[in-house]
Amino acid sequence: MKQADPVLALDRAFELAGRLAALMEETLAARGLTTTQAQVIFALNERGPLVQRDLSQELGCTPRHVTTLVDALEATGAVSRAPHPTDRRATLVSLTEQGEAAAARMAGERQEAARALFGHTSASDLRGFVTTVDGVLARLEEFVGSRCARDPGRG
Amino acid sequence: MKQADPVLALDRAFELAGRLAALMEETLAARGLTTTQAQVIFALNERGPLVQRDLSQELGCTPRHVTTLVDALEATGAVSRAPHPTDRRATLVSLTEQGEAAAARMAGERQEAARALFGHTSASDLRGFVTTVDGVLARLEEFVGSRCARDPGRG
DNA sequence: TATTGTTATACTCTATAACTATA
DNA sequence: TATAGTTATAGAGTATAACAATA
Repeated sequence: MKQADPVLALDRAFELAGRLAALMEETLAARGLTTTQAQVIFALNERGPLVQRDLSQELGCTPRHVTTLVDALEATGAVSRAPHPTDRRATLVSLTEQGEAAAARMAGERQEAARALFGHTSASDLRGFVTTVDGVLARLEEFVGSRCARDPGRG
Repeated sequence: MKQADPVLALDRAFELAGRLAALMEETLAARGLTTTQAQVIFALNERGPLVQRDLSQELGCTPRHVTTLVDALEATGAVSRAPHPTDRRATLVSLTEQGEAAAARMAGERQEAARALFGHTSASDLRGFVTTVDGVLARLEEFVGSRCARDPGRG
């Protein structure tokens, strides 16, 4: 019998997490993209051209890693580098037309996936799901915060 | 205003997925464990001693990788290797007392996290969440199946 | 001949450190 | 002196291929 058990809910959340991550990874891999490379395209599509330093903040990775990511995306023609207009140290990374097309396609796939996965869920269940997840995300922040207070030096 | 939008729900699901994965990874790293190494301990705790070949099936990784994982866990004293009683090719991997303690501690942490994250969610919201996720997981299987039919050669 | 586990090797993702050019 | 990006290097996680011992 199915109980209303927090542990059951957490297990389902982890199950969903794993499957979604796998789905995303496979979908992107079919387009020759890493999850992190896709994040670059997403960030540039959201925020416009960015300096590599800003990209590293956006992605939460090292500036050195941004070099690798942009190298790869430039090689496939998804992004281009250009000198920064005023700061000659900096490099401005922009989506190419092809990169914008990739961003648009990814947005479409997101909608397709959303319809496939949540399209048959009733409006009230959908709202309930979002509300519950929002609550869990808020508690997650508290939980991580309290753990960091107990165990300093970790994230 | 918050709509009942499938795309919003999917975005929240991805957000939760990322945070949960990070939480798990950090928690395990603090114990010196990889996610996959923890899976080994979990599998042995659930199913009892296993031959390495069975572990590779359970984890969905190569037999070679199991060697690496068991090497690491054996080095820290969490598991031990023993000859298989009847098949002299095979190696039986078991949890040590220390490994069982680790499994028990991880189970406790799972309950702690479940209470922290879902403990304040009402029983009916909890049931709704589990039901919705179960539905989404079912559609996910269909969705992945249909994609594989369109795009053979990709698991 | 098929299977279990291993040695040897390599690839991907990401990080740290040292260096160059510019600010 | 500080900052943006790079070259050089390293480490973790995982894979494929060839091989030994056993079935």
